Amino acid sequence: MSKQTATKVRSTAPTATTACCPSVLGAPMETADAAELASRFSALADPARLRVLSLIAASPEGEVCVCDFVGPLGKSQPTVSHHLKILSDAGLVQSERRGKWVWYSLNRARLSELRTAIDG
Amino acid sequence: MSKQTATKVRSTAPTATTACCPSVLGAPMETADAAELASRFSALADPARLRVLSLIAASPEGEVCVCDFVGPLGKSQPTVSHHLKILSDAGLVQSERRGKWVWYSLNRARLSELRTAIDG
DNA sequence: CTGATACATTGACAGGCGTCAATATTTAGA
DNA sequence: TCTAAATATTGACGCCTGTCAATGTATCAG
Repeated sequence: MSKQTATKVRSTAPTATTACCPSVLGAPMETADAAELASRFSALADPARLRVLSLIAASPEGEVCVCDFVGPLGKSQPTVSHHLKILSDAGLVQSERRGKWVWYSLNRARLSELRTAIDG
Repeated sequence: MSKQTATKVRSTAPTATTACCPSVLGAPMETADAAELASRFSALADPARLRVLSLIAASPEGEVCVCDFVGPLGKSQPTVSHHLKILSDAGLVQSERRGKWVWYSLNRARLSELRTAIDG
């Protein structure tokens, strides 16, 4: 605790990771858990990617073709692919190739995990 | 929609912002809403800041002195202050000066807003 | 096989972010 | 008022990220 110390004492409760995934507001987080969670929240920390998720969620079929992201997002096709890859790597979306097109859909379980990670 | 177009058609449901705050999985997000939400998620996109929130949540009194972050986080005092400012600017924590010390506590309402923003 | 379309990858660039040392500010106590 | 302690701010640095143009890859139509 170095030289500086206040009157109150930090909790030293045992570090326990939640069943499925680390929780921010539960027990004190391990450094590794924090790093992993942070990288997942990083996937949500961009306007274009949030709009990607939103567009998929708003789609009646629950899936959107890559070509239908480009216009609404106002970004180049490579940039859109870049964002889709980040969301895919984070496990928040999944893709399926059908013919020339690639369709992206939400992974609601992974999104739900992120939500419960900030449960109080 | 440029030159490329798939068989299925995007939903053009009316853009309606939720009562309190934009929701990712509700109606299609406006660009401005997406930008604001993204900036809030950015506050969660760092391991040190997640551990700050976790340390506060794990504290019995619900508040932690700045000096008690420095050791556990393993970062310099200016770096800790920097992260606290980011969390504070995002409205996720609030500070109160008492004597020489500054105590930080969670703003659970704002955290809850972020949680509901990814509600399905 | 050839050409066109849809998507992914690469390379390059500018801007933002995390980090620390140094310094400034605020507060309490002597 | 002077000194020490706690916190915030500034400046500088390297790294990461979002962006696009150019190119590569895959699929279909002919």
